[in-house]
Amino acid sequence: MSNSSLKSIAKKLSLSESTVSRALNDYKDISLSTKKLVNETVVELGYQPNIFARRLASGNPECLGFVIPWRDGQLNDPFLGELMTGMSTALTKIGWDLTVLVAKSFENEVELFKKLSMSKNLSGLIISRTLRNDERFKILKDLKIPFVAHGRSINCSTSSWLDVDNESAFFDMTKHFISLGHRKIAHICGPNVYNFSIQRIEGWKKALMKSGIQIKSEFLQVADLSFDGGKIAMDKLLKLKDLPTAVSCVSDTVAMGAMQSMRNHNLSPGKEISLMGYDGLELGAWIDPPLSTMTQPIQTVGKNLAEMLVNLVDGKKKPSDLQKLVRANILRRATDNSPMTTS
Amino acid sequence: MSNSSLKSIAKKLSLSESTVSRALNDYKDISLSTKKLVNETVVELGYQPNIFARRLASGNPECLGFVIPWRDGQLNDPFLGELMTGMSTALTKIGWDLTVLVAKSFENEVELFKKLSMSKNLSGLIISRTLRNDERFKILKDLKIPFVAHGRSINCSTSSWLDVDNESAFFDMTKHFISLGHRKIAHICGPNVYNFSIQRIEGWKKALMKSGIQIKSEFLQVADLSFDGGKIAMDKLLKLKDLPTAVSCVSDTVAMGAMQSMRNHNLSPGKEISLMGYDGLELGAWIDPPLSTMTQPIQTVGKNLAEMLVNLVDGKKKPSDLQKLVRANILRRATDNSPMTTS
DNA sequence: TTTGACTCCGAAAGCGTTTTCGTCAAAAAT
DNA sequence: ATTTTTGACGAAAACGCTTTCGGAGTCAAA
Repeated sequence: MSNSSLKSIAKKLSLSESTVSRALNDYKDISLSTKKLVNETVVELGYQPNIFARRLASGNPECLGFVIPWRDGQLNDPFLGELMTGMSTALTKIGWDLTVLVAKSFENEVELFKKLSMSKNLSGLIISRTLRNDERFKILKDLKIPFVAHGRSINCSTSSWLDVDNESAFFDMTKHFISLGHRKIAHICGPNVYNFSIQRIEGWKKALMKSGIQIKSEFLQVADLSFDGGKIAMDKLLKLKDLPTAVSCVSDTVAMGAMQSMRNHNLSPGKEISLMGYDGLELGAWIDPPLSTMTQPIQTVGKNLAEMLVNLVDGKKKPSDLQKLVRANILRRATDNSPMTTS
Repeated sequence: MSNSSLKSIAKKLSLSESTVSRALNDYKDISLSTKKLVNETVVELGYQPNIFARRLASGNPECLGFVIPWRDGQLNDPFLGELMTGMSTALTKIGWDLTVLVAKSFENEVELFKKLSMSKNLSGLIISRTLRNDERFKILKDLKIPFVAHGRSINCSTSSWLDVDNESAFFDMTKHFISLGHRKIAHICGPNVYNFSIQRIEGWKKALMKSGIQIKSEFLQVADLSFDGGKIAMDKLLKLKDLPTAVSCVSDTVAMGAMQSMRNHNLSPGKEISLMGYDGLELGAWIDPPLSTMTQPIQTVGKNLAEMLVNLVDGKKKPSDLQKLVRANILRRATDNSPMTTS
């Protein structure tokens, strides 16, 4: 049963434990024939290595940590499950584990990092919710903890990260509005502590410029990344004498707040004013009218994050060689339409 | 730095490693004075035990697994993050870890269990999304894997579980409708493979009976646990000659589908027909009108689940002694009102 | 025949804890 | 004064694996 160890396999095959171990770890000084033998008896006995013994002996924890993005007692990441599913599936494939960590504040998180750097319990870390100027990059580098970030930062050129191409996404979104005939396109952006806020603004701007549309500063409203934030921002937009005909929102949540604001002003989203969110939240399809948005393949992202970190830990790659940009795709539902001719 | 081990502490204090170890583990054959000394040098040197060595030697993985409820390629648990945060905080307090597992199908999950029972990598398991007749209870018991379930099942009397008091919740919800003046109260329930579906129906029924309201079978509609499911169920309800004035929905998602259906029939949720959801999804506040619902303290639930399992693993309690019911609370937003007098 | 290279494997020393058992002095009981 | 008990600690064997090193055997080249 569970009492199958290296020893039992060795005894059964009249080999030494070390040979069996090296056979399993695919050392090149073991003949193919014995490797085959060993592998056969492994399945026969249902052998499962004791990972703690292995990790103790090898010094490799074979275990990745994911820092749950928890801030201000608020946690609103509908993707968390899918992201972690992606990570976990990638890791179980190679026998590694994924353990979760929570940091309730920035200080708490730094403290966590320090502890981790002492107790070498984790091979590496995956962090998310990166800020525009995220100190964690430097801290982790100084502590020599291998990590990959979900999202970029100003000072991430020598680190490993995976991010959505925010600029392209909002470039595409804005272009899409333009192709629908819109000229007056506003953007509700997020707080500029987040790097993606800046990038998304950039995408919006570039699309307008490329089409020769002048950028009006009052068409750019910054909002908290929340329902209320979106509502307030749209309220301001609706106070303008010259209203936009389309609004690109930094997130679905914000877009839903914006829709609320429109309803309060007796405007129908997708009619007088088109709008799009970003994130591809499923619940966007549940409201009336269903919210157009942009999606990214979250699960693949999780898988990639894990694989990148493994490569980093194994020393196969340098951090700066592990940087990846994924693209988001437009998901049309009902709030992106051509402008009303009457306007 | 990180090279502080038991040995370094022992050397510094001229003690043996074993004494230091036992001092740290609070053995009673160590004098208080040396315990104090040891603890002081521990903080001085910033000692962090090597958990792999400890786990290997002690035979206790000190590590709990959480099976991510993944089914049919669908994962829609907005609570996942909060739940896991609760678990993780409870565990880090005692130096244990939380690792996540994903099972993409039932067979996959059973296979996972079997592997786990051989390789003693995990001290125990937390499972969720329990079915009315959930085979996992028996399987895990047979494999002698300690576990606690988030949610009950038919055959869970000898197991450890934590669940919301679904019956009370829907009893309360229905009573609430009644106190608002409603008499014609329908219920959209979930598929009866889920235990909570049955329990929620029960709560609804009992409240009606207690108030002497006759239960009309056409007022009970079963729906898939999805937006579309809710929409379809409400469509059926609206075909009735004698319409209900209130509808209690098995989940917020379903309730939102029901709202969609009402809009399609030119009815305003909370006006002609009141309705309530269940889960306390934040997004329920983002729609128009905001959805009334019921909430539970998810993070506390996560914490409890972890603590229960630890007690189970430590052998301090029997599974049947670890069963806990938590209550859900009404969260009034805008869709629960008194019936219209005209009707 | 010697030398060298190459292939394959075993011996053994770790990895850093825990835990059992034995020891020895001092305190308590006889 | 002798025995028994108690308190406090050290020695040492695990736990199950990895990894380095060396050695035996084979084969071809010198």
